[in-house]
Amino acid sequence: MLDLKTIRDNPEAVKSRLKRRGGDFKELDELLKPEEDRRLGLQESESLKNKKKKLSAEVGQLKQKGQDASELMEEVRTINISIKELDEKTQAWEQQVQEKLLGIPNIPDDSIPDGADESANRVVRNWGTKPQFAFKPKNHVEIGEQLDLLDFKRAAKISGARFVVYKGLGAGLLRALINFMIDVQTRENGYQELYPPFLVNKESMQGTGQLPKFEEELFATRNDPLYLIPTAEVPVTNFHRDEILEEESLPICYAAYTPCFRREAGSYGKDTQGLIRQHQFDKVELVKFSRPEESSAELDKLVENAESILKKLNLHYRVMELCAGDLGFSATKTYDLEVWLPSQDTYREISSCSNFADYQARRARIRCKKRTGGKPQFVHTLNGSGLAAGRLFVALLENYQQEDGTVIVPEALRSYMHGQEILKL
RNA sequence: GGAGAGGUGGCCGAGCGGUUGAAGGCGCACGCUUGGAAAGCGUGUGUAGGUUUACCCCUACCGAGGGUUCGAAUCCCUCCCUCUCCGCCA
Repeated sequence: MLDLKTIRDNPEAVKSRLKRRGGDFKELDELLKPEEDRRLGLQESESLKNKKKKLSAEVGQLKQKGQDASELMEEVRTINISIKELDEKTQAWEQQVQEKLLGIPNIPDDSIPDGADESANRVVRNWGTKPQFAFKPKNHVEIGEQLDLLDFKRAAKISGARFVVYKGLGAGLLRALINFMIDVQTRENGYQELYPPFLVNKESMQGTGQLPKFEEELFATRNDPLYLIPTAEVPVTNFHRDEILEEESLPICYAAYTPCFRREAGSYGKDTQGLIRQHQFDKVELVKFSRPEESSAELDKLVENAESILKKLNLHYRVMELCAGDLGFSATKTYDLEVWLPSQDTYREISSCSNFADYQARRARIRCKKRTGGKPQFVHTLNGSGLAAGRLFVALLENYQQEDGTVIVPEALRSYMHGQEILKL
């Protein structure tokens, strides 16, 4: 969330910077009045509490001397009634303010382009070249089913639409991809591996911004107040929730493999075929906690770390810088990696790397203590996919397919597949 | 799931219901001391909110939330977490 003081001091300035996202941000105006009430109520309540404290101390002294204190006791009782009333009101105001505050997205970074939607996103760079085929390339569903790597029908039977069973070499390839990515990120790119829970509580979902605004996107459990994670970002960022980190320990870099669970509400009809948009998919996520002044540079590194996987697999891709209107709710700046998919003759997102600045850190209360002293300040959090395994699987099948229907295993992966060089029936 | 024990500041560890934000110790920072270091001595050392140019001051926080009381870290209730034993289980 944004800093309440900043909003209070200059709501119009905040609003005009938010406007680049599009939308009206009425929450911002709506919280000003209850915030004002809250502060006045708080001041009054605190001065009453001060009075109460002093009187109570006097009661103690009188009683020790064996004197009568019933008059003072009665006075405190009266004060207590006022305090209770005031506190109830103040709490209600505070809750209103919090609700509004949680509904306001992060401010777009000044450096990112204007624009209303993805058409205004900027291509930062390209890597590699499109593979040339002497035949009409098939899509991953055809390839996967013909080679008996994927089974969508039976997955629908046991779970429903938007699920898949990876089978045989397909399951092996998926595992290989996950291990390969974890190894690259931990051994070459300096991340520490974390293997977190896949079910988390409400506080965690609120810490990273999934709740309260995006509840309909989450799977929840019926008998316990737990949610299935939509990304490892949630457990890993919340790993340091309510903590004050040592400045020298920053940046802290974690890589975590988890499955991700998303309801995909509101995406009916979109990408209904294949692995592109599933309710459950696998991902290696990169998460960083950085000093505020270094987060911009750390984002650049994060993007490169994600890219390194695609380079090693020799997959053609491009890096996009998202415009203000296409930015996610909590992000201040985002780069997407888009991999080339020959069957669709287009690029598809395979990684999204964002700087959240202090937005998540404030929600989750993750701070760092300055070596030089002074108040702890909020760290900056960043994360990005490194990469989404399901979509990487798609890219491999499609880009490495051959005319005879088989698929070549990229060299970097072979040691993860017991030397397997080719996927065939 | 059942029985028991416990959750206090960066860490350890005290804390008859009354001025305790919290003794003491460790750690850390600064200063003195020293040729230098150690030891020693001295001072300081939580977070959030309100107010303030700043200092100060005020309020809250001793797992969380309620309650009793003029007054709660200390009493009561609920919940969470940790540990030990039993049961169950991959």
